[in-house]
Amino acid sequence: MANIKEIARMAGVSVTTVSRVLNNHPYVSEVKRTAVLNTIEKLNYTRNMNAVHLITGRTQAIAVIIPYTNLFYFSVIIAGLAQEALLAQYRLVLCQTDYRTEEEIKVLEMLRNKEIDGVVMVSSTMSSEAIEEYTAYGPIVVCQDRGERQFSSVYIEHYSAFRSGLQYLNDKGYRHIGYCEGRPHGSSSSIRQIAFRDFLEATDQPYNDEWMIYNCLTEEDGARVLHQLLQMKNRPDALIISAGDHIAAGLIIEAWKKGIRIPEDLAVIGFDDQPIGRTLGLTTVDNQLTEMGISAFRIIYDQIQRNDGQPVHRKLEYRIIERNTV
Amino acid sequence: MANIKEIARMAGVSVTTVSRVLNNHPYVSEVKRTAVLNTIEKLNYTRNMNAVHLITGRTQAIAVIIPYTNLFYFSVIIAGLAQEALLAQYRLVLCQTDYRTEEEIKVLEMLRNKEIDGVVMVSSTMSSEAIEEYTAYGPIVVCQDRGERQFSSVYIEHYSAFRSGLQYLNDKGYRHIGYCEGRPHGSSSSIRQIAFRDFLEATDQPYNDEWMIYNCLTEEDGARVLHQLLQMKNRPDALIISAGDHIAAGLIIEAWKKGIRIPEDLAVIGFDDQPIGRTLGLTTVDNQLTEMGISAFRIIYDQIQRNDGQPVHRKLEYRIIERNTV
DNA sequence: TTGTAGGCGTTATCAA
DNA sequence: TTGATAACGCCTACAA
Repeated sequence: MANIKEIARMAGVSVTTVSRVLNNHPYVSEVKRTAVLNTIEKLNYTRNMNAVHLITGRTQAIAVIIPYTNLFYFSVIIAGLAQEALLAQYRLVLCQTDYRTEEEIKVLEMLRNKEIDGVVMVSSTMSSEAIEEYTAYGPIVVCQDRGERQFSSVYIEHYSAFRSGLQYLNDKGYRHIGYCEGRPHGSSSSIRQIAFRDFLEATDQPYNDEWMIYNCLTEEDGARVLHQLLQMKNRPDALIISAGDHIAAGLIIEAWKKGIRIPEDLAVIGFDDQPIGRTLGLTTVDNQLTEMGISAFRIIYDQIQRNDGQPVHRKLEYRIIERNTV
Repeated sequence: MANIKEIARMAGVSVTTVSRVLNNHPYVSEVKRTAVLNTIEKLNYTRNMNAVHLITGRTQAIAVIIPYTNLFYFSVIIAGLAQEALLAQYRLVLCQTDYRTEEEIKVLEMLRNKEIDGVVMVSSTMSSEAIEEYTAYGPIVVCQDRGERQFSSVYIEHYSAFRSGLQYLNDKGYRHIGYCEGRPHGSSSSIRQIAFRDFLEATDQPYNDEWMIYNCLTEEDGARVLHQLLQMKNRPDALIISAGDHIAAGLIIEAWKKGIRIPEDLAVIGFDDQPIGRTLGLTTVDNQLTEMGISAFRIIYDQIQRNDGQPVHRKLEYRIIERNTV
């Protein structure tokens, strides 16, 4: 493959001039510019970007750490990131880590290696301290609320979003609220549990361990939960489902099969505003996933461009979408 | 940042020896190896991978051309690709092209640029001839059936899969079959239309233009289709929905709301075996999406390793999953 | 088993 | 406006 030297020789100019043409630098006469462009055309030349990356110290690429790509929640964030990356002519290196810490570390090592210019950690198992050790090598954005750390963050306040959902149920008159949580040790599950307890306390309701259901992650789990409820002597009159509308969908479909009326027999509020929820008329808390991806990219892009290490912390707004399952 | 030269000087060895240690080459005495490893540790050294990429001409990365990342169909293929890439220690550069040809070309140019070692085109708007021009620069795998081309492919036979679905409905006694297609000009939509016509002809059924419905892409489209059916004087007794179970889900949910019984009043068969379909008991054609991602990666990986330009064409099997909407 | 030296293909520096 | 030359950081003949 032809290289810049060959182009220079054939066009009768120096390599510097070729480089200037390649990078649209000023101070190149039209004559030489066209001469260079012609030989580039003739030799079917393209730059070897690895050489460019080596000398500039930049790769125009960022990595995304994400546990799964085929879950709605994550896939929407990726879509937002990818959309902005396309606009900015940046590459997105997708690292599906399955929540494995050693894989997350490998990605951060890519930052040290100079393979990428920054890292977006959509969901991470690493401690904030461990992440901070890598901020020396380039900008890092985490899509979780971890407080005022040395790395940037984009997040929604899970405490507040969850309490809003609970308050909404309360305002509609429900006084026996059950709660379906996703991963029991997920990063925001403990904060939601605190929110739940606080809410019960504030509204003078007793805590009922039976109404606290863990490991609700799939449509099938949603259906399972409905059966669990049917077994109970003392049933909740409303359910808040934190890990996504698809779980609520599974539950609602099963409820229809069993003749349980929604919301008369059981009110349901979900999270994420998924398409299937729209179809079902599911009331939900929209937590702006596309916006999260977009913001994460913009923040990291800004920091790369300005070479600015100052961490940014952006809080996103959630909103309740009222439909007819509450 | 420290470089290999500095490590060599501090460890009292040559850069070659350091390089050998770095790459686990033989012929390094234990004494020198530990000396090198110690100074690497001491100086907190890592390789600059861009220099490695430059000199080796490889980047351990492949690009994925995909129109959207947050559609079930695509997200599952990505997950399969990502899973295998992780195992092989390869990077996945995700290029969400929104079906824009100029963006697809930019990705193929990355192959010329040596930024990546190969390209997986999950769905492309480019002509096979245009793609073939890039096979000179590295392996390309297309997840579409384009015949025996110069690039590799992984595919399911849409003609045959679709006819199987139709035949299944026919075998179950349905004689008035309607058809919901996705993008009217999608790569496989014309082949399915041929399959549809062939099927009607083979079973001596007339073609009814009213039962051919285009642009069914979302859950809402599915619901819309149900309303369309309700308007018809002459309704089909079965429906085949090619662009995914989520559309069938939208239709089924709307049918429940309207009191239309499935399958008594209307049988439905979908595609993709999505979780929401499992929940609804939807009969579907599983077209092995995860397997498609896995295969695509393995093929391209093999070709990169063996530096072998011989295109491979792998046909995947589909299978009908019988549940209770037919 | 070890080291020297050349090369990968670009951009940056500085002088002209 | 142009060009010679020095980086960038690594791998790899080839020689010892």
